[in-house]
Amino acid sequence: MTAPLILVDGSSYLYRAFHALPPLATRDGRPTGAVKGVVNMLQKLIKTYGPTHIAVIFDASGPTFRDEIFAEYKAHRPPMPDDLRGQVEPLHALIRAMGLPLLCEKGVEADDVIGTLARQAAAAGVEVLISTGDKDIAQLVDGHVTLVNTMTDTILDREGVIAKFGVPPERIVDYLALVGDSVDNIPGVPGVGPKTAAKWLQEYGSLDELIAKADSIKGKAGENFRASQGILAMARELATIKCDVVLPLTFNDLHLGQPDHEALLRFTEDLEFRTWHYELLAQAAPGELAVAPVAIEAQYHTIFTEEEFSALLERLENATVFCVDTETDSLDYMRARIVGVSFAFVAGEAWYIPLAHDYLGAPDQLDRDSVLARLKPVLENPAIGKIGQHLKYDIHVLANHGIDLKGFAFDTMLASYVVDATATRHNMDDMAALYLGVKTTTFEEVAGKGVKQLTFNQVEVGQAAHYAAEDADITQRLHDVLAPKLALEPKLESLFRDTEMPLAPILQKMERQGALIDCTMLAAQSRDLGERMRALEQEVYALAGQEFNLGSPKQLGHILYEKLGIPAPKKTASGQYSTAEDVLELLDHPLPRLLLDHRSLSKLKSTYTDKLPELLNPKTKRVHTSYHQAVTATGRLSSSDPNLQNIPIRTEAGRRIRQAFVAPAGFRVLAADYSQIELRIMAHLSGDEGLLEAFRQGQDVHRATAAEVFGVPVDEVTGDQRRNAKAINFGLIYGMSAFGLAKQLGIGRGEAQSYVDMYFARYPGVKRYMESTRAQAAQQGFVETLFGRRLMVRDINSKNPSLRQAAERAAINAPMQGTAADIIKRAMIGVDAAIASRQDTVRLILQVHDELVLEVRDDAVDEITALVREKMCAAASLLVPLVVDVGVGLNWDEAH
DNA sequence: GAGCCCGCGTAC
DNA sequence: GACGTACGCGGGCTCG
Repeated sequence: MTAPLILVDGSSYLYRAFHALPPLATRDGRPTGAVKGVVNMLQKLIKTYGPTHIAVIFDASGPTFRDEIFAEYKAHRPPMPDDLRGQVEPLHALIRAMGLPLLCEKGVEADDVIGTLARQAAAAGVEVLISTGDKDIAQLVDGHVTLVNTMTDTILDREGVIAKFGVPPERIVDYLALVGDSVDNIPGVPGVGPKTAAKWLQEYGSLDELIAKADSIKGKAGENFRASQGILAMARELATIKCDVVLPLTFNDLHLGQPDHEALLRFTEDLEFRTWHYELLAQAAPGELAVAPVAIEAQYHTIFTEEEFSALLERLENATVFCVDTETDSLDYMRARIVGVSFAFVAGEAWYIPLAHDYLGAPDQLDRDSVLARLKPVLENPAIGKIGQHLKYDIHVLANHGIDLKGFAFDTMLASYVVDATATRHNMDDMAALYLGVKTTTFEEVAGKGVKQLTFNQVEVGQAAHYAAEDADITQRLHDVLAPKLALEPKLESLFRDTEMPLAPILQKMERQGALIDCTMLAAQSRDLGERMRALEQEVYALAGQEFNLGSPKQLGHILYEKLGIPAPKKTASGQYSTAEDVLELLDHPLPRLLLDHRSLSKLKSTYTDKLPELLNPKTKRVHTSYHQAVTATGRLSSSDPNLQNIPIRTEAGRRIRQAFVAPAGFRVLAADYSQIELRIMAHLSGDEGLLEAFRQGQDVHRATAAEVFGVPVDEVTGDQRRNAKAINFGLIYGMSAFGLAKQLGIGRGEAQSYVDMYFARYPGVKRYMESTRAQAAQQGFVETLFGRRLMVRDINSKNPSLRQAAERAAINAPMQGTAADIIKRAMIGVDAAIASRQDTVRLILQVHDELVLEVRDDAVDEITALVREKMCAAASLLVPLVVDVGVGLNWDEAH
């Protein structure tokens, strides 16, 4: 049921909330329970009925016209209790801040204002819903006016009034005059209650008729009635709601306005309505609060003594959850040593324990090892929850000191990422600015920058304490904002709780385990690559007639297009001559081929064969990548230092690099990758029967596509046709146009367009899916993965066609790439659960988007192959099977 | 010399 | 302009 106009009897609810609800007060003793009750009721009302117009009406203080009619009117009513009176003003302010019109007319009661507005609206044919707990208002009910008691969830229309009172709305005043009202001190007829009043009115029709036939009424009640006749007219007048009050506005002016967000934030903070306050913070559009970040006020403590530490420790031991943050002397998680630890329990207060500041003149600090030894049981207690920002790093750091952090409860970085991956970078400074409107102390501000940047142990303790305690405090505050944001979105909450949070410690284990590299092999490859590059350089110089830097696109452009006079097919966005691979391949000259060969060798050498050995950890003899869980726009992981997700595979020289990723003695490398996962997801999401069928029959999907697009039997598809179909399939996943396909395949645009047309004719479900995804993105500004990950799409409605089309391509790709990311994350959780207790036998090493790489002891290879396949296949249930290819070998290349 | 952007190339 | 998501290299520019 919806109503375009809702009139709320604010006074009625204020009293009822005050008496009915348990008292509630701020910490400094100001009562707030009635305010809370009325606000809850209003919110419920708006949410339930979605009115366009609304007003909240209160009784004004001072006498009304009824006092003139009857001096004793409401004479017995006690004065408003102080605890209630103090809530009136805050309630009014809050209601106005909510954007709700508020009326409070002197000389009349709220009922009269409500009656006047209701009659106005009803006369104009507008449906009116009156929200009240007061029975008197039943007299206003008619074909356009309905009552609702929001506290008891009952609705009264005309039939309801008759059912409840035994008389229709137009007889309610008669009824009230007979029954009286002890609260308002309206006398009524002694001995006549609801039953008798209703019976009489049903029998006689009205009070006037009743008076006319007073003599015929029998019994004691009849006597009382006759004795009371003198006051009945007045009682009826008192009970009659005045519907012609002169008001400064009409029902049409009562628009439900926009809430004043900032005022509401202030009020909810002042009145300590925490849940609502957090909801408001959560509803804030990204950036809305970041207009003018301000420094925060908070109480930070630095712990130097045993006594202080013991007190804090006791609090930690008794907490159900707390914020923790470690400060260290290195960003390299394998080398980092703890310099200090900070904690917080609620926003606004935090503690820092300096433990290893060692600059000249640093104050005495508690002993690191003994403090950590005493913290260890709390940190390892899974029943005590830990909130942190990027806790994966802290888990590493604590592991460096022999502490195995448990009770991983809430990572603010992951929460922010799930809420909106692209609203901000998910570091604390940016998150604080966005979500809290707070300017945090940056690491640079306390440690300096550039070559002179200090490590944290060299930072002065006072500054360090402020920075570090603030980190814990801000983490707490971010939690307080982000937790309700997630709570409002069950799918995102589940993604956070059931996927991202459990994944973080798994990534931590993978990072810590590291990948074993054969450096001797890489060194030999570097030498070989260097020699081949030098040979190519000499050939290029001979062709160019001079020496130049082959790695410089600028110099190369000069040589090719000016000195050698080769016509330039294309320039880059910034006006340079393009020397990209696809451009150089078009040129009719021997130099570009040599140059491209040189480039690919140079890439392999500088990025991989030279670099990987530099990143080898000398203690573990392995490379420990960092997986970033809150970076990509689609939910994929990324990897850096080194990036192990772009190790070459396509060329022979590239594969040799993979051969350097070896298994330790007694182990094998096991690589398990999803076959065509994004195309399978496209089949699932689009529901296209043709595509579904191809996968269900276990066909080679590119071959099947080629057969459809080129109209040949499956077993007559040529290699070229299959290659073209493969390009079409991938192009579709990326939202590619016919132009892009033409470029990719080196064919004409018309021909490419005919391929695309034929594809969509054969797979109409895919075409529909692409269109509906585009439309969904344009309409709601985001698309979703199968598991509810929300991927925001900017520029989708941009007037700039280039920006808009790029956004459309991203929108088309995102659900497929993102769903694949969700699936492998779920698979990793499943695989980890199955192998976690067998670290000696099998470990996860790498994730490369659709592939998991493990180290498996020789004797367990068959068993683990089956197990990994099972867990990966079970990670999602699609309309097509998930197929996992598993390979095993002595190195990563062999495992493919 | 540090820091940043650009062009390019590797992966999925 | 035209294929999505990443990271990282070397060149070369800007700034101090």
